[in-house]
Amino acid sequence: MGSKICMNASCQTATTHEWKRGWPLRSGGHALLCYNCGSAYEDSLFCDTFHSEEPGWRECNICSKHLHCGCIASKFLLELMDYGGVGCASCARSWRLHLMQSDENPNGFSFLARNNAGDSESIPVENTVAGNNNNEGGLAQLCRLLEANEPGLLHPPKRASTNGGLVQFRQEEIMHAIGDIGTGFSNVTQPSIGSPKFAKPDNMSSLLDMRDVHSSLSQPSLNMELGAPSGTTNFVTFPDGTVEGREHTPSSFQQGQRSRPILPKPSKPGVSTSSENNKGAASELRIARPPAEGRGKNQLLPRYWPRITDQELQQLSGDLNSNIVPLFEKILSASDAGRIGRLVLPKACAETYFPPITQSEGIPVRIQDIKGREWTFQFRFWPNNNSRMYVLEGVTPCIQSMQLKAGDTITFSRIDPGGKLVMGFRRSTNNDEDTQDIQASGLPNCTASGETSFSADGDIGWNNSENHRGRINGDLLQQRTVPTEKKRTRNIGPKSKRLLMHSEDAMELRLTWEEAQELLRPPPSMKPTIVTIEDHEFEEYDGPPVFGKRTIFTSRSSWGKEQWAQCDDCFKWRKLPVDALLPPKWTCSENTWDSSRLLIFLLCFRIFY
DNA sequence: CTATCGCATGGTA
DNA sequence: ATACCATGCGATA
Repeated sequence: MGSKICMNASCQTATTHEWKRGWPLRSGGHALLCYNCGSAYEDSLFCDTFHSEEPGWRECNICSKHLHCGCIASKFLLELMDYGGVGCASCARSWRLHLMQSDENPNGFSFLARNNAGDSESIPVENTVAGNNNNEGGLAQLCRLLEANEPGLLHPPKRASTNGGLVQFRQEEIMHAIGDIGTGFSNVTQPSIGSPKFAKPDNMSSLLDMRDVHSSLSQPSLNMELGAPSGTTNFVTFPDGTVEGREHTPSSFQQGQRSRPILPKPSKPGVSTSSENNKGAASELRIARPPAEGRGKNQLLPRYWPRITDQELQQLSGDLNSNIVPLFEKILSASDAGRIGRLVLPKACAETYFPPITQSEGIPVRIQDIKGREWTFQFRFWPNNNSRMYVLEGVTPCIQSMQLKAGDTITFSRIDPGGKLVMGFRRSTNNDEDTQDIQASGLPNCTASGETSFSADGDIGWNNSENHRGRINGDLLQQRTVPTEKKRTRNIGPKSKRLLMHSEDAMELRLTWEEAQELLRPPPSMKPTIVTIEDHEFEEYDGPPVFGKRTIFTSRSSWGKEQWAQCDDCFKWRKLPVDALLPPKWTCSENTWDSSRLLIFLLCFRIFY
């Protein structure tokens, strides 16, 4: 380095009477700052000083202090909160302390363990929870939140579009991918897009979708969700204060430019549609999170991880003045929702969150629903293949009360302190014709989708049976909730269930992870620092990647590897150097590399197809 | 005959 | 292969 320059990009002065040390650099050493900037950094004023005009400000979830996310300068000032959002360092610390204190009884919730094991009939007890003076409003809130957590349902037409939407990644895959990152960046693979098929115009529809999300995707707030911002080590901090995920190096997120999958690799992003305003939108991402006690020996399958959104959880915890610990959830099977009244509990969940039982007949447990009613179920098991199969018996009244059907999701959470178990639910997003038929016939005055409908006072969809002032009689309710087994089986039968889930996924997905990866570009006008890790050179940027234009790569023996991009003006395909990086909008007039071989690819494409 | 109980079976990950 | 779990099915009330 020749002459010294202040590394505050908005300063860059070369003259100062004293140089100061700034943030640690991944390449070693510390940022060099002029006296003023360095002093600001020391006083933790650096964000205001360095980034006051930049986007990416978020509020601390607790004290609402503004925090600038996604920049290296601010990384030590904020932490990702347990269930999303960010908190300033001091708030996050006290939050963790609070959680550790409230998590001393990690497994306990209030069980009824009387000797009435024979009573497997569910008896709703209205607001009889001892010590549960949690306000009704809070429970209604829980009700509302748990019910509401398919935001797309509220705006069905928007599901097809990505306007204002955010990419929704599946946390379990993110978590897996963190492992990838943590293992020496072994996940650096080139998307194999060698087939001209990929360039079929039909396949470009996803690109259209993608264009719509460029703006939101390139916001730092999103980056907070995709991967921890630079330097954050607690990607997922659990209520017990432990940290899940690997040490997240300051640049692991930023190293990937071009099309390298450097982000955690959620392969099935969907689109959240409720983010009318982008502020706070990140916390609305429905992300499955491994519950704190669901790890280790009884590792829960990701499919059972609770998917309550950050926003819901934060709001809920605040409103209840309690710590809501989402435990697990399950998509109701036909037999779960059927008339038999037995809800099969995933073994790991049962053994982790329910009291240990030695006798097959089990014990009665009390679980509060989101209306505050308390139900008693028989928690028991059947011997099965040298193992156990856990069930909750007597759930029919509860299932009917909530008008749940196969495919809906039932959620189990715990209220701390107190350990009270609470059930919530989420309606299926899948409304195939059969289902709609059932709902329509069963609830003639329900909306066609039968989904959540909010009223101003917070009533929610599943209270419709009451809101409809008795227009739904028992028979109708029965039709709605317990259609004939045959029909139910046909809707979501054993053969078609996974297919159903796939189609559900398909509804949510608007672009694949690989597609998103291809669009990542280094931040413009930002020079990388070259870092060598295990003999691999990585480019490190101090800013998050942005989304650039999608290109495709071809590999032909005679030509070598090539990159092609479609002009946004004439829509013709242009050949580019392999390492060329394009902005989101690009026209061939900017093609300074090769203007002589236009349309070759397109011709080949037409010949082949 | 029907509903329920308890276990067995087989598909899936 | 193995574990899990959705559901089938015979026994029983």
